[in-house]
Amino acid sequence: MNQTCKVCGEPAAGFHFGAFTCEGCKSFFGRSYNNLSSISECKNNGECVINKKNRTACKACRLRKCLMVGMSKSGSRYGRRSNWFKIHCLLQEQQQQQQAGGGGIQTGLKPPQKTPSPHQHLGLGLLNQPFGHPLMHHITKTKEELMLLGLDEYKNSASPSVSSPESHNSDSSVEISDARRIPLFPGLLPPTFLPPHGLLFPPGYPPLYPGLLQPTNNNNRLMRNHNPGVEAFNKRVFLDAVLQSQRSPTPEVEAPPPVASPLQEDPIDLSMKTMSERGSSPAHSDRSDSVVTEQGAGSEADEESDCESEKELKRIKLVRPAPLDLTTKV
Amino acid sequence: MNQTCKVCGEPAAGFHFGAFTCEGCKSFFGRSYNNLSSISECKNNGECVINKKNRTACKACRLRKCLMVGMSKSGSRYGRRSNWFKIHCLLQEQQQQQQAGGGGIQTGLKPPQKTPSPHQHLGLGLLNQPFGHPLMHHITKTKEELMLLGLDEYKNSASPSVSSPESHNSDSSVEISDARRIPLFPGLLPPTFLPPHGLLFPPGYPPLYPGLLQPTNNNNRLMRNHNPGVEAFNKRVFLDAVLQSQRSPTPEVEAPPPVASPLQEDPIDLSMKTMSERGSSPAHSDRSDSVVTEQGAGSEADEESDCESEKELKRIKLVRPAPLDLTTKV
DNA sequence: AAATAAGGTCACCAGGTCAG
DNA sequence: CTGACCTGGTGACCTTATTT
Ligand SMILES: [Zn+2]
Ligand SMILES: [Zn+2]
Ligand SMILES: [Zn+2]
Ligand SMILES: [Zn+2]
Repeated sequence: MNQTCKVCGEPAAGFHFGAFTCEGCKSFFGRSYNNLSSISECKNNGECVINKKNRTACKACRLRKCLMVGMSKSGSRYGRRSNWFKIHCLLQEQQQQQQAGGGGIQTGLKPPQKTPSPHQHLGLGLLNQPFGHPLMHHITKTKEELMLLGLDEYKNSASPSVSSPESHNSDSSVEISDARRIPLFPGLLPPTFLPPHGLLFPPGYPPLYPGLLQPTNNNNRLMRNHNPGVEAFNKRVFLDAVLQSQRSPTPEVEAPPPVASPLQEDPIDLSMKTMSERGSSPAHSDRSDSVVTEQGAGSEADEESDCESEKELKRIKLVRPAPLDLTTKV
Repeated sequence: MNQTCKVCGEPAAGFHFGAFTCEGCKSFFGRSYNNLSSISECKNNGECVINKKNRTACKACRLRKCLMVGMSKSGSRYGRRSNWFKIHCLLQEQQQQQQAGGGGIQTGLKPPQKTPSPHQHLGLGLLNQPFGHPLMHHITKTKEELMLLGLDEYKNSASPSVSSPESHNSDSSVEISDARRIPLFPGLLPPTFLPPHGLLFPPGYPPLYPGLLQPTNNNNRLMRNHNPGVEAFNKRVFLDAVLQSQRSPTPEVEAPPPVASPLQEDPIDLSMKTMSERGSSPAHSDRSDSVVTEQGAGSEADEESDCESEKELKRIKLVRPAPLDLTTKV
């Protein structure tokens, strides 16, 4: 997909620990997470701007940046990604480009939404409220702070992660995620991805969020079946449409009426199992979520397209999403 | 890989601060960089020719040479080198050998390509335009000049670095080496490296040059898939092939249909990332980086270029193979 | 089966050491 | 000062696990 590392800007190798990152930042985060003590304080008052060239110069700031962009051990996920995720990435990219035109680089927090409905990823927990976030302030300059933050993060984040959307809106919760609040960080994407709500999609179409409220996969599936017309839509179609639109760039992007209210968004994890679970900590977690699998439903058909579409995607730039329908499975 | 120190000519210990150098020159540069005041002016009007035996005789000239060959604190890179880099080194070596037979060293400008396409490395920034380079003139003889240049270098070099191939052919330069003339610097290599176009690779296979025109990785991937035969190729395999050929020196390397047009060639950068990936932006510039969080900025940096490219490679799937190992150290 | 991320491995480098 | 040697990382590549 040609994403860039959200931490240092070099081409991303993939989505790691909750954010698109390069191999280096991925490894760095993985190592640092388990060894915060190795990180010395920033000599620059915690204000280093991380880029490709200087990323190794200040570990404290590099780690801070990782957390800022939403990286989290608990937010990780394995496996193939649905086309929705890819679509989202494309759309986001488009928006950024457009915005870029308007302004400079986007600074940290982007206002609310870029894409119709941003979803956050659990990992984001940390991220979402960059500064508001409880952990955030920890992530300042001292080593101690980094440690604290790093440590807690794990625990907390994990549990809540998945589950309830609303899990906590309150920030009080620990540090974890508040991700939800922030609409999106520019490059952040949820480990798993939900289709945007409302927007372009026909009502009811997009799969619901994972664990939350929704009906469940089966329902989705059924619904689709019942409505033949809808069936035709699938991610692939949507994706293609997006691509198409890119080719023939249209003027504006529409900002569709954001259907989904931010609120709900909590969006959640979609990941199937969180790392926390897998590993060590057995279970700890709660997680009701367990279940959440992403829509299991659609699985099948959809996937295939990945590759192709991806490639296409790359080449084309997107302009605006086409209004298509979506039915597909998710 | 048996490279020689670009500063003094003795066998290089590795790629340090942007150039292949011996331990001594590496340490010298590292020390001097942080202590320019310790360097006294050249007694020989700044014209000392540095070699293994006299390298310690004139610090000013040794440092100058370091800068001339592209050394820079910002040009350093960590980690393992991509196999493409190794491949490039091998090919370069082969060519040199071949040419050696024909003539002497290659003089400066070799037309466009020796290897399919030489790339420069960013570090070279300094180098590329030896005299044209802003810093270059600083590097003359006085201590003061050295200091200035050393300091600024960082900033400037980055940007220009990459660029144009043809940079300058002129040689007026001083005594120094003429390295610049040489199309490829014998030993210089970009920190990262892009695979040569054309050459041995199946069409379409090798990643294209950075920013230029190319299609994108995905394409590559797809292509491979579609063409089973091609799939087999991967860096490792390629590398093996190169090595093999060396053993049994084959006449020429075949020059397969150069896919890439010279145009782009500018070869360059190689630095790490290719532009293409980054954004397409042909120009470097860009900065896509999105996220700049924090601070906004100030500092900045953009320097881009450094290193990268290796990433594309990755995307390709490796089959693995392996016969030889390329892993050995370079 | 394919995609794709976490982790592991270890080639490689900036820095620090210290005998010369 | 110099530069061979060591140390602590870094990150490219590979393996394993998970999800689609
Ligand atoms: Zn990075
Ligand atoms: Zn810092
Ligand atoms: Zn040397
Ligand atoms: Zn001199």
